[in-house]
Amino acid sequence: MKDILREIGMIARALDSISNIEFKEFDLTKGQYLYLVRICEHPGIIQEKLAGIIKVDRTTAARAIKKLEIQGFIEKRDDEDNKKIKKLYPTQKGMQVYPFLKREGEHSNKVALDGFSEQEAETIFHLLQRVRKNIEGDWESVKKGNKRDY
Amino acid sequence: MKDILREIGMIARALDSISNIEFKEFDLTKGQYLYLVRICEHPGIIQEKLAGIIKVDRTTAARAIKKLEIQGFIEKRDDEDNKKIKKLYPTQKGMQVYPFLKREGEHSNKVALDGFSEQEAETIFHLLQRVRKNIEGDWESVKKGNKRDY
DNA sequence: GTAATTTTGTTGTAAATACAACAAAAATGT
DNA sequence: ACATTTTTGTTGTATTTACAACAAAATTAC
Repeated sequence: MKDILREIGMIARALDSISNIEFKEFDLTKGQYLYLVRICEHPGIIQEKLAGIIKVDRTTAARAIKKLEIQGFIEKRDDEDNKKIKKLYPTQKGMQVYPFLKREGEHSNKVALDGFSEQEAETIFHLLQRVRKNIEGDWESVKKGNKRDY
Repeated sequence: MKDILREIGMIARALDSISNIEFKEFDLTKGQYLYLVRICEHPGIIQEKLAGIIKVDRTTAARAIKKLEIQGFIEKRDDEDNKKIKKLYPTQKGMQVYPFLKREGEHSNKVALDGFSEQEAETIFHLLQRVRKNIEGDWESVKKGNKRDY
């Protein structure tokens, strides 16, 4: 069976590396763009869900988000019904940078899919979605301390 | 155009996270498995090339490799013709863990491709290779300090 | 042949990442 | 209704990661 994991790892590290360098311009340090983009697209999302979407440790997300708040890119708001959760919203400052983050992502996407037909782009997208769904369960399980058998 | 970058990022972080947890058993800390696997498969490779293959910063690779050496998983050997480079080789200890790392990778790959036909697995592999080649140039360029226009 | 550039490797420093452990609110079970 | 478990968030600590700056060998340019 073909080893797709390494290709995925290489691509992910390369693109993440590029983004981190490019977003320094907006005073965003390593990883922060991941959270900010999602908060802009899902205003009101809570930290725990965000960590789950991004696939990063809860405590890592907590600190990244705290920093975004201190820097004024986002704000935490208490929920009326649930005293435990804190909903996350972009501030004006956050919304102002969002278009640049989006543009950069679109550019990288275009570079990544250079030479792809519409049909091929469609295909890889759907296949990747299936892969992602396939591994989500293992990730959650292993994070909780369960062991995989193999 | 479909956003494949996020899917790739999610998959990569999830699988890396799983691997890091599972390889603690062998006293491998975060990221180390990446280097060790490649050194086992490309004995004699030098640090600089390894960083390029993995797509990680040169100095990050340097420290990860130094630690692998201290722990006795690999060894650095001087080259006779070139006094600058140091070739990397797995030690017996390194070669002993390699099969476990390989097995884990194969398992994750299998999980990732669950429900895929042989043809589909083949397809995603080739499409991913093309993506990887597409972005390699940008990565090297941006790492060297060049700016992308978009 | 030698000057300029590139390659390869290292170290100082700052920051992100993740594990462990804790706390409190909420949801669930009985 | 209350006890138990799960969810959500935080903080202490150790480690990885990466940028900047440096050094030395090798390669390239002239």
